[in-house]
Amino acid sequence: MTVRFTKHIVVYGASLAALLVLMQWLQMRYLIIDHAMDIYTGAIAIIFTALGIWLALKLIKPKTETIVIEKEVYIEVPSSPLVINENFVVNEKSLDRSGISSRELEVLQLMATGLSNQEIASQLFVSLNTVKTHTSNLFLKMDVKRRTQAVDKARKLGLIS
Amino acid sequence: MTVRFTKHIVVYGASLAALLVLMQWLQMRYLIIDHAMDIYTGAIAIIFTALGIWLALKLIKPKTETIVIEKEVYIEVPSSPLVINENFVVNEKSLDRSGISSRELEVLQLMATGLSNQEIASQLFVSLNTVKTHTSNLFLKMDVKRRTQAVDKARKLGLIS
DNA sequence: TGGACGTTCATCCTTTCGGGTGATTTTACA
DNA sequence: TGTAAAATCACCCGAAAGGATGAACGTCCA
Repeated sequence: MTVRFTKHIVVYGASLAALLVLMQWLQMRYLIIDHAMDIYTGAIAIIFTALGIWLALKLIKPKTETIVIEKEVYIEVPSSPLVINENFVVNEKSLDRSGISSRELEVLQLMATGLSNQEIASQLFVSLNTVKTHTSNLFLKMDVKRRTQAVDKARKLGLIS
Repeated sequence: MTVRFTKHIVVYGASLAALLVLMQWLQMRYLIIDHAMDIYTGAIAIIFTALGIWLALKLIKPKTETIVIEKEVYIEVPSSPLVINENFVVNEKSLDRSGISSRELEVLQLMATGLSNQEIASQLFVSLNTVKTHTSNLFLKMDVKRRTQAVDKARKLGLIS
């Protein structure tokens, strides 16, 4: 089985054990007080309902529904269009369209807002190294050297708003 | 429902049962607690975990993967003088507010095109250190930390087109 | 005429960025 | 079910960026 699944199970088991211990404590406490049985039951119900929801969200295989959005990109064409230049733009656009993954596009968009790699990593809940990998692949695919260049190019291509 | 998910559920149920058995054992070993109470707790836990899973399955939205396909639309660039005038007005207002000097604005504009400090320095025929001083003052006046942030903010303020 | 400010340049230092490489895990698809 | 692509993370290294500070020179203005 996959590591990720076992990791979830381990986390779940740990939290389950912790919750049961907590409930034992609550149970003894409430039994001593000799009241609040309903509160105890309700607490268990709420906690385990949330646990079930969490478990389902973690383990469910997401249905991937593909939505194709046609996005119109406005390209600035000089009054005397150079064929080479025009082809160059179109080719690069095709490269972007076929090459940039969704995760890379996310990074690109966050990058355009002025975030550092570390901030992007925190926002996407991944490590700094992952973001750096994304940016590197992004720069390769966009044929740029720096993030400011990537942002400028993406803006001109309409990849980001 | 996918096969994988049900497999997860089965494994989850097994581990849950195992954990409950473990708790039972621990309980009998070390604690003196009413048995009926514990079975009651376990039953509630299982039932409401299942309820949570069912709720999550009912309420979850299918994860959608969006594929952006850019449709190329060629348009003519509007004649520049009007745009330049308009931007110039906005520039002056924002400029007065922020206290950015003309040289700093030049650096900012070149920065927005994705140039490095060295390239900006070469283009303005000054040294790299000078450009770095300009950028430092720029970041102070604009209250930003990075060049990408400065570019984004300047764009939102209308400082650059 | 002195102070405020802009422009220029410098040094030292730290942080961030980017390139390169390799690896594992997850997902998509044929 | 195997494979290709995507996503994740790691390490190393050099380059670029950024912060702090100082200084010289010129302009403008009270």
